[in-house]
Amino acid sequence: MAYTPPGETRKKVYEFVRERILSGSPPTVREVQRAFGFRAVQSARQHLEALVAEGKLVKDSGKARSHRLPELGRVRSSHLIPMLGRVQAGELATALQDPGDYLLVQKTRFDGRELFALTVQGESMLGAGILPGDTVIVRRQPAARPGEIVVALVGEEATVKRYREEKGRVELHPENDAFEPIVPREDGEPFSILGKVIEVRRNLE
Amino acid sequence: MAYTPPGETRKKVYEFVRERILSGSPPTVREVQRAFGFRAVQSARQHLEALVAEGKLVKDSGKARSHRLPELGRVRSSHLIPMLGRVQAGELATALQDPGDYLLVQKTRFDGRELFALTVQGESMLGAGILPGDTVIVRRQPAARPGEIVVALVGEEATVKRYREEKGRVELHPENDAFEPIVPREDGEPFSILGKVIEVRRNLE
DNA sequence: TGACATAACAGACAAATGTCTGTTATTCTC
DNA sequence: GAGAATAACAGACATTTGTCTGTTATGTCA
Repeated sequence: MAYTPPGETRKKVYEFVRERILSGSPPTVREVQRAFGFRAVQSARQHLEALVAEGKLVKDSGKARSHRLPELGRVRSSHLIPMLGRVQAGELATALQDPGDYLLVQKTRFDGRELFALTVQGESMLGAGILPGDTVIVRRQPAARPGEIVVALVGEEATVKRYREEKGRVELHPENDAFEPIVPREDGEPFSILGKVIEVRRNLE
Repeated sequence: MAYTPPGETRKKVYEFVRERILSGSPPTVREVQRAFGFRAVQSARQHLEALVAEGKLVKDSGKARSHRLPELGRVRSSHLIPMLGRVQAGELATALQDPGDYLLVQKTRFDGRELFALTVQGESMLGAGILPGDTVIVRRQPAARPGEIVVALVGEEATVKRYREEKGRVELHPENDAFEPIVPREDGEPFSILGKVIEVRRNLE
């Protein structure tokens, strides 16, 4: 590769490596070499070492494909979480094993295992700014605190509602006057909290 | 490692590898070996090969750390985009240069350079399910089509509104009865479309 | 011009990693 | 108990990948 102005190629190497890391395949030194047409491995290596020295990358010495983005609090670690379609009773475990799609999230406080995503079906949460088609990201937990928005399994389907406790009784409140609160029955109809909604996303493209 | 019932260890190996892939560090064969206490590399390898044969994993033969989840091919194009706070007139270029934070998005159709994120300030878009504090992801473009939600610079501040054209005239409509449509004045008050809102995100933690 | 810094090159070695051949152990079924 | 299927082991080899030493080219600046 011909001589380039100082810093120019370095920046491109950084962008290349960053993209590769974010896309799940950190490159080897020689892959960087090939990507830029360097005739020597060392050329790629110098750039990578410089980037590590600058703090723009971190590396586990000796390991293959071990370049990572430093977790400076801003660029957090990312997880791919399973994205489910309609969830029916009893299917959750299965659906989590073999999801149709994945969603990329950046959450430091949680393990990828605890999170999943769900597409909202009805209009019952319009008042909370949750529209049909929105994607909710859910942290799995068996209980919730009043006021939190949860995903619950009532009867056969998963539903998104606001969790409340009235007179010591659990209630799931919609945020839309056209819907009625759900009061879990005592007659044994399946009822369980799947988790708490920690993020809402809406695509407008 | 002692003999285990057929399929049992296989499942655990799959879960281990899956976690590692999702967290961005696909394991080497020997890392799997160590993780399970196998005394032979081949033990780990047999499980991995079987998982590939079952279609639960895919692998690039000969490459290091090349196990992937099969469904992941398409999902994984992600970008870090600059996240801006309040945007004032003329500041956009500067703010994009030195953003306070970054947001991770997965958009295949766009280059990371064309996107930025913004925190919504007021309640004028409540009706569209956009609440104060929500983050909007914006694709930079100088124009929009009627019906699209845009970020526009009106006077000194950036604002999120729905773009409309009434009688050949541009109007920016809030979705909240308490607010009035904005009609760009002819008197030279700065007005420009910064871009189109392509995604809305809300954190509920 | 000459010292200096950075970029790029050349060729090799060492470590990590993937792959291979063959063997033994455990469980199930007939 | 014999045979089949799966799990686990042993030890090696081949390839990939990281690392090293030294050299040449290009641009900057006093």
